Formats: sequence, C-alpha cells, structure tokens
Amino acid sequence: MTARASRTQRRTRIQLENEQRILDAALDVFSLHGFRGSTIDQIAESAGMSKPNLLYYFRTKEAIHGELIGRLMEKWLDPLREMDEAGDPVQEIRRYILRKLEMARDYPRESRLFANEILQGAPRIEGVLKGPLKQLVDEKAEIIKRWMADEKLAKCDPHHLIFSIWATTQHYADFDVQVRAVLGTHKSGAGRFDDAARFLDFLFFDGLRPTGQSGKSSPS
Amino acid sequence: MTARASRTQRRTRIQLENEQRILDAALDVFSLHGFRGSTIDQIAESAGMSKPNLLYYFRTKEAIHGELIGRLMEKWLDPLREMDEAGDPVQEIRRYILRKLEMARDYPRESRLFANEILQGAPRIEGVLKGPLKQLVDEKAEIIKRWMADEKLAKCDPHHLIFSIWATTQHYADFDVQVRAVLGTHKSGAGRFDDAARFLDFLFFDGLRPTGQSGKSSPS
DNA sequence: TGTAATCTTTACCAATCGGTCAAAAATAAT
DNA sequence: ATTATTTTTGACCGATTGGTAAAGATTACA
Repeated sequence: MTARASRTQRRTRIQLENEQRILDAALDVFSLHGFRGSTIDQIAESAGMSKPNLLYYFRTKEAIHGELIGRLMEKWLDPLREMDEAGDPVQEIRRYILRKLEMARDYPRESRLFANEILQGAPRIEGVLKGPLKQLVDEKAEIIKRWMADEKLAKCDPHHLIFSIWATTQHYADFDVQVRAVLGTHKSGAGRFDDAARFLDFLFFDGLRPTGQSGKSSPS
Repeated sequence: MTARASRTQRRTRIQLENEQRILDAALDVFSLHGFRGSTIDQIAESAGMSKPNLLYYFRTKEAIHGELIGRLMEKWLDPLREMDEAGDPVQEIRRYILRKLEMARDYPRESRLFANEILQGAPRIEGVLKGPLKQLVDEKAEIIKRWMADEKLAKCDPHHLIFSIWATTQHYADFDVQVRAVLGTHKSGAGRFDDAARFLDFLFFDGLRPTGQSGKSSPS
C-alpha cells in the first residue's frame, strides 16, 4: 500500500509537508483557472515538485481538488454557524458581516475557489449545497425571522438578506481585480477593506434598524 | 483573403447566421467553464458544426472569446451610463438597481462570462477596467457625491455603493446554482427575481433615505 | 447554365493533457 | 552497516488540445 493511501494516521513529516505544499499550490492554480482550466503540471511546478512526485501524494487531479473543497466547506460556513439566537440581533448580524468580510480579506483564494466551483455549475458540491448548506441557512433564516417578528430587526426576506451578505462581502475577494482597477492604486490593500467595512455597516444597518419608520418615497 | 477576415461589410447570410450560432454556443461554453476550461471542440459541437468549419469563421479560440467580451462590455455598462444627474436621485439609483437585476435575470450567461474573466485575473480586459470602466464609475460617483452633498441621499462612499449594487444583483446570475439550491425547488424562476427586487429595494432604500436620522445603535 | 466565390469536410499535425511504470535515490529502522 | 521503506525521478502512454492543408460541396451571380 502506498504512503498516501493510508488514512490511518501514519503520516511522515515529509508527507505532511509535501501534502501541504501541494494543496497550497493547487489553491493558487485552481482559484485562478477553475478545475478544468488547471493542469497537474502547473500545480506541480508551482509546488516545486515533479508531476509523478505530486501524483504520489494525490492519485488524481480530482483528489487534490476534492480535498481543497472539503476543507473549504468546513471553514466557510463557520461564521454563519456562530450566529446566536440568544445574542443581540443587530450585533449578531453585524458580526456576521464583519467575519465574512475578514474571510474575504484573509482567504481570497478560498473565496475564488468556491466562486469558480459555483460558476461552473457546482458539479462537485451540489450535494453540500442542497444538503448541509440549505439546512444551515434555513435554520438561521428562521432565527432571523423570529428576530423580525419580535421587532428587533426591520422585516425582510431573511434568505435574500443572507444572499446579500454573501454577495457584498465575497465581492471584495472574487472581483478584487475589478475593485482595484476602479479604485485605482492610491488605496492600500488594508484601506480598501476598512472602507468596505464602514460602507457595509452603513448599507445594512441603516436598513436593518429596529425602529419602524421607513423612508420609502413612492407610495404608489 | 478568407471570408471572415474581411471586416468590410461583405457578410453573407450564411456568415451572419453561423457567426451568431458560434457566438451563442461559445457563450454557453465559456460562461460555464471559463476560457482555459473550454475547448473548441465543445463549442463546435454545441453549435452543430465541425471544428474546422468553426475555425473558418473565427481563426482562434481567443478570437471567439474576444468578440464575446467586446460585445458584452458594450452592453454591460449601459445601465450605469443611463444614470442621469438631472433625475431624482432615489429614483435614479432605484432604476439602476432594477436594470442590473433584470440583466442578471435576462443575461445570466453574459454575467457569468464576465465573472469568469474577472475571477481569472481579467488578463484580457484589464485595459477596459482601468480605462473606460474606471472613468465611467468615477464620473457617476461624482454625481452621487453631489446628490449626497445636496442631502438628496444619505452620505456614504459612492464607489462602494456601486460595488454593492454590482455584487447583489449579479449574485443572482453568477451564484444561481447556489441560490436555487438554498431556496429549494418550490420557488419558480420568475418568483426568485421578484423577491430579490423587493428585498434589494428594502436593503438599499431604507439605508439610502434622504432624511438624516440614522438608526445606529452603538454610540461609542 | 457556367463559373467564381464561398462554405464544408476529411485527414492530419505538433503540443499538451492526465496518468503509469520501473528503477533510482533518499531516508528510517535494525 | 545493512536492510526495509519511503520518496523522487525520467521515460513513456493513449487521449485530447488548438490549429492546418487541401480537396470537395454548395452557393451566388452572370
């Protein structure tokens, strides 16, 4: 039995090191070119390793990608899991937005890997989306709905609220090239995310305020 | 000189037909797999055409992709161009959001093509982003800033406001698979976009209201 | 109808793709 | 030091890639 096949703990120091180097290089490549657009040679070269050597640790291209996606999905939903019904609704939502924005800032490759996967029809994670993801979102949407019923938040569709949080935060990772091109080079990287945090706080919490008076202008 | 090389009007009926078929098929394929992940054979088959026949109309894979991207960029920025300083600020922003959402609904392939291009580093449209796009956005951001100075809109960073509109609307095209997976199959396609329009109106215009009283809760 | 231009196909090419294999090199255990 | 094991390598495979050459089929036009 080859080394990598053993899921039974027995990992050499070299194994752990090289697996990490491969996954890191693969994250670079996959997040930039998508699954089909990436080649094993590219990943191997980026990892400073020969192709057969890489294939000694991961038997197929799918195996590398699958491992990355698996680890990603674990970490990706953590911020939403942390949303606590017992907490203050406004602070819970605010914290969720901030955590997601931090993840876009600190793990842009992971965000792009996920975006690539979804864009390309999510053939490899369809089950997760319709299963654990949907379940988690439905659960949290119920909590948000109760918050709204208790007048702690302005009423709106909680599912679409979650979508909008995903969209606005991940935008800073997925469309980073465009954001930087439009803002120009005068803004440092950190400054962009500070501005984004400030803006998102404005956008969501001048809309999500508990007090009821709406500013709608067309009574129609 | 081959037929397709002549940019000088002389297009046969067959040329126009086949070019359209090819571009339509290529839009399907490119928007789903990105540039590197798409193959000429795939596009040819999807267009019901042999590969050499396709290459008679477009000499390279890049040529097809370039033509698509070019036509896309034309249409893509129209809604923003239509934003009129002379109009009512709230209605102008509201209309822009609605137009962008309609484009996400009616041209999801184009949205995904663009997203793929940006995700993969925008190597083929970097110039457009830093040139015409940045110029247009800067121009409209100035208008929005003046609206805010005139107290017609709540004050915020206009660039990030535009980003958030892009992010929230295009999300419904680019992440459609995820949206459908989370919402489940009980919602028809049209209904999703109606809900989205309603929600986005809530999100932006309970925050972008002209009247100044903010609902911030942490006075710090 | 004849003919020139346009359109389509078959056969093919070199390069690259994901992946295999056996043997060599490095490492660890005794 | 010897052996057993793990790691690395170069040479190679069939399939697919983007693209070409040239001949055949079709069309437009006189």
